[in-house]
Amino acid sequence: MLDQRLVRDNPDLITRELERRGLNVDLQPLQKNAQVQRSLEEQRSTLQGESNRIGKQVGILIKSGASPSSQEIEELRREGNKIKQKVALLEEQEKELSINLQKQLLSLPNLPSPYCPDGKNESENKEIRSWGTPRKEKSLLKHWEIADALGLFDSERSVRIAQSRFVTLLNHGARLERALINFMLDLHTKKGYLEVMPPVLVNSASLTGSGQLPKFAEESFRCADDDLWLTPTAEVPVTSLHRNEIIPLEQLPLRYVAYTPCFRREAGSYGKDTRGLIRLHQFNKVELYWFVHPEESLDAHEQITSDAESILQALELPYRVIELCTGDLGFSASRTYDLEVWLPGAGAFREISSCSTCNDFQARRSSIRTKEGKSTRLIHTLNGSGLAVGRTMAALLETGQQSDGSVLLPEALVPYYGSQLIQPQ
RNA sequence: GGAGAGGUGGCCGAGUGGUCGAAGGCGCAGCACUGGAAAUGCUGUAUAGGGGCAACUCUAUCGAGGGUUCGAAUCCCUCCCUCUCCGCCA
Repeated sequence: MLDQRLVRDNPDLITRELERRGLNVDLQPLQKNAQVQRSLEEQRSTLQGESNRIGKQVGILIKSGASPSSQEIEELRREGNKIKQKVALLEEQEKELSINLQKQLLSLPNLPSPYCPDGKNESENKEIRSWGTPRKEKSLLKHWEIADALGLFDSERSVRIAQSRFVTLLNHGARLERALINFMLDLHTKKGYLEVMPPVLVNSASLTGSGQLPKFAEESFRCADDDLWLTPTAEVPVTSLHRNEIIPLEQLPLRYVAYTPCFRREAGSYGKDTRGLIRLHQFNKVELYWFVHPEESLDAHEQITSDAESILQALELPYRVIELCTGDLGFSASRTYDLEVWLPGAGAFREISSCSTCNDFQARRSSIRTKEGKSTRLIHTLNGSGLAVGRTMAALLETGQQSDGSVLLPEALVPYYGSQLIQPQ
């Protein structure tokens, strides 16, 4: 959420910055609303002050022995009632305005960072660096072809269980998934991340706090009878871990790593990536999340990205780092690096991690602050996948595929998977 | 799911209509005492939004939302949550 004061005092700046995202937002009505709301609030609180004084005076009179039906008190009662009516009227107008205002504010995306390169869409994203040498032989298999032959997962039967875009991991596939999760968690916790396993059903306040609501309700699965949703990413519960908190300065930065399944409706991507592990309604992800002092977020962003990269490097998976341009930024992000892993079978780079700094956007929505001297200050939040597990498996299969149909895994996985080779039964 | 109890400041805990943002204690910070510390004493110690250069000041907040009243932490209604016992259950 954007700062309401900024809306009031400098709407042009917001308009200008949102234009960088390709949005055309007229903030004049919003600014007007914010100003009117403040003036109503001013009037109301002045009146309320008068009313409070009357109430106190009656109290004093009665305590000093005046009869409750004395003329003086009757007079004060009448006066109090008059004020009460005025206050009620103002309150009604103010409430309607601020509900409206809040709704509009919650629908505006974050402003792009000054470092975020301008651009219309993903075609204008910038490659920052790359790592490793992609396999580019002809006739390499796609991961689902390799997996089919090895019996690693079953998509068709999963339709029986749920619907399309679900998989059941089988045998070595299930084992590899488990190995990857442990491998990633271990690597990150060794670097000082605190491991958490949060609820994957989250309430709407949590989704609002991290930016998924109100705008992206159609992207998440909802439990019809409760105010609960299946989390689309661990970013949601982990943000809310500290919602409405003041975190002592000396505790920052807080760095969490969370493994959770993630659930997404993938509305609007019919026909895209219908096979394999790339785009599922349910997938596993290990997520990195930082709560940092506002002045640390720039460095933290580099660090969280590099922590995500370290998994790809340990798994010997070639990748490149892309900086998203303003037009491709996610709703809550002010700056984002995507890690794209090379999929030899597909012959393409695919996103496997997205590392974003949200500055104070989520912190304001979730009211997460720290204390500096006498005043409180919103902290900054960052998140990054470290990594999407299913896509990691896809990359491992395609990258390690051998001509005999087996798959050679990176050495780092041996202690976790138990072998360096996945072989046909 | 059934029965009961309860939600007050960082924590404990008083407060059942009247200058209550809320006694007291603990914790924390500063000061005093000390060679230093402990103990002791004094002072301070919530958040948000307005106004003021500032000292400061106004408003709101006692789980949430409504209501009664000149006045609500206190009374009434609805909801949420927590705890205990029973049942069920991984």
